[in-house]
Amino acid sequence: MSKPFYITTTLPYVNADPHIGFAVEILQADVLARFSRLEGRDVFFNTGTDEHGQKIWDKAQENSEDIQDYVNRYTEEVRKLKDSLSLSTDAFVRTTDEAHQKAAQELWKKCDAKGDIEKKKYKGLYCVGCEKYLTEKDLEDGKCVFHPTQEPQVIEEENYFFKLSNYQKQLEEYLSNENVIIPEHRRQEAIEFVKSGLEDFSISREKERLSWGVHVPGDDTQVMYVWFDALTNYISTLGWPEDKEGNFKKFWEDGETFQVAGKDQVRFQSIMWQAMLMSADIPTTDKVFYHGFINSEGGQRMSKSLGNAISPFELVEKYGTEATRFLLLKHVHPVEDTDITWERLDEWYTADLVNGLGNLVARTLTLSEKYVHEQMQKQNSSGGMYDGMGKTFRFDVVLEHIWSLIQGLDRFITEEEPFKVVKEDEARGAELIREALEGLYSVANLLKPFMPDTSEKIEKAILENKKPENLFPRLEK
RNA sequence: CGCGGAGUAGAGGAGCGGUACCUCGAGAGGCUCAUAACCUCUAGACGCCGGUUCGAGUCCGGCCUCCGCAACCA
Repeated sequence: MSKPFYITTTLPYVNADPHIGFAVEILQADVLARFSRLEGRDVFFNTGTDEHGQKIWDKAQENSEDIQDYVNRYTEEVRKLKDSLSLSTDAFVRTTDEAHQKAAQELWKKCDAKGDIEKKKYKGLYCVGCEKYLTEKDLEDGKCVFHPTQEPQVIEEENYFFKLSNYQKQLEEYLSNENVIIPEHRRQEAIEFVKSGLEDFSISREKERLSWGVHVPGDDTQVMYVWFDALTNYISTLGWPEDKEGNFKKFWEDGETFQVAGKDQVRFQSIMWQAMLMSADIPTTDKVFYHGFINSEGGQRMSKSLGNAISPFELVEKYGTEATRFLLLKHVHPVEDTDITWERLDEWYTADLVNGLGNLVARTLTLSEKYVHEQMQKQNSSGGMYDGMGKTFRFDVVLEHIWSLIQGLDRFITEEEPFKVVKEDEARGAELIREALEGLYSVANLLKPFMPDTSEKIEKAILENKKPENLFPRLEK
């Protein structure tokens, strides 16, 4: 019997509406979750929202909105994705949940008890204009890009640091396992990063400067730095540390753990988070899968300000839930960046769904309704078509295979001409139609994790021998 | 010389030493069961410059362009 399967996305930061990139991430996770359930495994599928930190605080201030109202509002937007995209998530964790905050504090205590947390002075360049520390990206000629006339101040504050350097060796060992990161070149990246030497990182902020965060246990003057808090969600969602329902033991300790994240997350998910787990004597993550980014025409970053953003909700509105799932899984490269435009989406929708699947269902069922008189048997197999899925995670390739079956069925009907045969030899014609129908049934089965509703509709149509409504209506010109 | 990737027909992907493949789009035929759908055929490509080799998208060196990361933004 296969182990229980735990899968989680990263938690989107609630300083903007849900991004199409996150939609891709959660769809990839959803397919794997559904796929694993079909294999008979126990699955726990987690997502949620990351709600603390400077940026969110700033955003709420900007809108002069109560911070709690602000995060509630955006969290609702993320929640809506569940229905919009037909997600089969089992949990939705918010980093502002009380249980989560307690877990973050507990994890802190564990790391502290291990001797991996210490208070040190943090020295950084601070921009008075921005009222925040500057990162390398914010700097140009040693000045803040937004306030080039002001000289950045070197200021110091006392913060807690996590002794990442204590885990150099263990991390190298962890990363030496080739199963731990997909794709392989991201693993190389992680290995190189660790090899180049690890610095301890600050995991708290002075409350005076930023109060929107989880309180540091035993120190009223500090709050946790966002992602120490945020990363904890992967286990707090399972009920760690009390584990009253046993989910932590079942899924994290005894199960197989899988995280999905963006390609910019390697350092956080595969290094820092893993070191935190090591520190707390909790098993590390079995596998982290890093997807690419969605860009606009010419690899341009999608953003509201550029006016080229495409939101997941807009996609669903135009193409419907099932088609949106299909488009983002078939035409987005799982690990490389993908450019998306409305023109391309329209083209893919029409070619694959309207002319492809939708039309095949229509022509096949029209024939069978008329000439096939026996009941079709229920079918369950999905064959070896998924071989690539659990290994390479090439959702696009798996769908490509399914679409070649669709093409094959179209060809079969054209070449065998059951619609003609039936006029001379009805039995023989019906036989051919049945054959096509069986092929279509296999397609429906294979489609299950990708397009659950469509799969069901096709199955129902076949079993009832009744042509369904248009599955994918043609786009209006 | 900071680290790790990527550059293949109009578009998106495979191929990683031996006649360059698939999908969409375009053009030409065919069919009529079907959502003016479907089938067949055709045209069209390996970022640039060197090198290794009988033979290179495929290996090596250099260059150009793009993307993550470069540690307190997430």
